[in-house]
Amino acid sequence: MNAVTIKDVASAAGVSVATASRVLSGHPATSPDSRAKVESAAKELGFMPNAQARSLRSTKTDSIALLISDVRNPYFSDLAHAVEQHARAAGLMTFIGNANEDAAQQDDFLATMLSRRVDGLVIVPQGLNEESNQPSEMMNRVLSSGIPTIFVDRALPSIQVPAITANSAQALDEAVATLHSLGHQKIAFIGGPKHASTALERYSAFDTALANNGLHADEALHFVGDFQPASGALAAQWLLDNPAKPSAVIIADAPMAIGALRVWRELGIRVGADLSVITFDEVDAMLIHDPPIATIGHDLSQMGKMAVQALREVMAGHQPEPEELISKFTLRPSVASAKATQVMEGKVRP
Amino acid sequence: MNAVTIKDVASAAGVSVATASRVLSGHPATSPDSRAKVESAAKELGFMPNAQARSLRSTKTDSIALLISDVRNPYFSDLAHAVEQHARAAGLMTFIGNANEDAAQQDDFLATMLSRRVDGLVIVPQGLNEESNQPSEMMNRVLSSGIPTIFVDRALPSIQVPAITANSAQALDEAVATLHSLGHQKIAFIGGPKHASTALERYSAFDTALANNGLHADEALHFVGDFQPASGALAAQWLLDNPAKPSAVIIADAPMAIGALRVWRELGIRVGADLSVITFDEVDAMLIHDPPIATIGHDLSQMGKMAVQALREVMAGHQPEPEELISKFTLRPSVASAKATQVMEGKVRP
DNA sequence: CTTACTCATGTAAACGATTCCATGGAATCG
DNA sequence: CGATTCCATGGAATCGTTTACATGAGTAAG
Repeated sequence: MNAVTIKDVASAAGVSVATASRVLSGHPATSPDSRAKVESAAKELGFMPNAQARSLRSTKTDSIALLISDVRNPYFSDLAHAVEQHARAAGLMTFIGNANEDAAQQDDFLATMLSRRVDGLVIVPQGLNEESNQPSEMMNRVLSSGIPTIFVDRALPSIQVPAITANSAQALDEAVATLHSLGHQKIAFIGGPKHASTALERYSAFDTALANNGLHADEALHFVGDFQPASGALAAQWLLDNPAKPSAVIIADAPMAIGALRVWRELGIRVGADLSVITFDEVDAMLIHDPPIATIGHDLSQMGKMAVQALREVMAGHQPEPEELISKFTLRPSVASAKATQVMEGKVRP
Repeated sequence: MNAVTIKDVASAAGVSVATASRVLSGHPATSPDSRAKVESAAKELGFMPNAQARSLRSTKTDSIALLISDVRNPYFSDLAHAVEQHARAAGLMTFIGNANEDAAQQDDFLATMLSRRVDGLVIVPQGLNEESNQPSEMMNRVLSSGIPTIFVDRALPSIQVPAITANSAQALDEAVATLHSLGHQKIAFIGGPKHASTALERYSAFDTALANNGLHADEALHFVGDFQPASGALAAQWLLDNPAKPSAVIIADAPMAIGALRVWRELGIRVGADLSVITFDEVDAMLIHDPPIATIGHDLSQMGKMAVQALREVMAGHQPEPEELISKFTLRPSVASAKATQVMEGKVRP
């Protein structure tokens, strides 16, 4: 392997390891002479410092961890990319971990990162345990360990950690108002699991939006999914079978939307004609869809930037304020007037 | 922070650090008695071993690195997910790095991983330097360092490293034959940059496929893109302006397809009617598209599995054979008979 | 010319684990 | 019963760096 150590460099340069170390890590107290000798020796030998030895002594690793639920979800891969780019600009390496919406994998990743002594943690929290209503044991350990941590996208209400979240109440309101003004009376909502903070907020923001627009909120119009494509597919069928015959639907994330859209297409339901659709997460797949899907979303690059900024604040010993991005509603042709929808009733349901 | 070390555990348990270490790392020579004492002490104190100290001494990190070009490309995020899951099953942590199709970022990531002494490397190589026709300096260092490495998805012809690749010649042939049988005479190809091995192979496999089907290969029907959405958008326009008036097109990756499809939709070109489209990479976005896009693709989960297997072989000191997955062509409604296309000529170009 | 101060350098002690080696007690065997 | 083997244990060396401290040369001030 790479058996060349700083000792080799030092002796090749004819100086002590201390001097070599000082030169290589940019310590000011070095003479131009030894600087030259050490640098050329290092280059000559192809010296590559051992990061573990270095951070064992210096107790910093210049790295952070990002815990998301799934890289395959375009929302999170966009976020991961943004976080990584901004961290990189600050000289920090980012470790990306998948929780797969699974508490065990989340804890596993956190344990590994704690062991590796990363300098900070950006977490999209998976929510509290459903029975105990507590954070997982490993999450507690992270929090009590004092390692700089921030939450992004979601927050855990009971836990005192700076968070960067998105507020979509206003956008949802706008979306519902738009649907209402187009004549839609029955609007369904395909939401996330009840243990995720974002999911809960969206259910209640949706109901509030209905109320604001003089519409009747009704549990029967909520579908409780799990943010994954398969549950979107189930929801698609549920919607068609729903006795209230909703003419419009709002979906709480992109993967569920992808699952649902596929089912509707296969069944011949014409989105934007038979059914009006609005989805959270402004990702590519929604824009190339024919017709393009109206979305409620926010700037992920911005969110990543704010997350890294906030984390660096914490790392510097400060206590940044929680910040909220305001989501934006973008109308697109997947939304049509309710008239068109009535046609569907006769067509797809005999 | 987490100031509890193995020393604390040892003294709490009333044994030496050596014994504590043996218990905690599962060494057989330990008595049930001390095992019990050490384990309970460790749990009590919330001991979390310092990974750097451990691997500094033991020279293994139980981690591998995966270098891809972009997490936001669904093809690669699917691959990353597969690699990660299989590595995880083998007790290995995966570090995912983005090259952003950029040699500098690639080298940066490799340097960091070399410093961190990962046990192995799975690389989607970015291709040789365009001027020197050589691998980058850092890549050379990786190769000469002797660290177990395999290539996945792409290969570098001149370099002797086990690779898991996909062969799409057969699928391309089938795709072209299908188009030809539907009456298409002019088929365009939107390819990748000339320095990527996969890109080159696909150009020539495409031309071979044309020849096999009695069609004339023509440079003027090649568009040289860069695998990114923006170049797909350019290609979309190029195709419409192409004097040969192609009635069908094959696109060499999903991001370019996404870029192109969006442009065509905005211009009112009806895919599957005005224009027949086949794309590489069987990703979600192609399946929810209306109409669904015919694809040439392979099983990424399988590819990830083979990559991890091959890497573990190398890590064990063996020399695995290079393996090739055979890509599959899947016909979908984005492909129609050439008749429909002739209609477009009148319609979209006055 | 002495004193004080700066500055580059080297020596050696950390950092927190693993692991080689020596030790001594218990168990086994002839 | 003495010799041999086995096995759990602790002491100490080790991995490759950084860094506190001591040193000695050079310089500026008095």
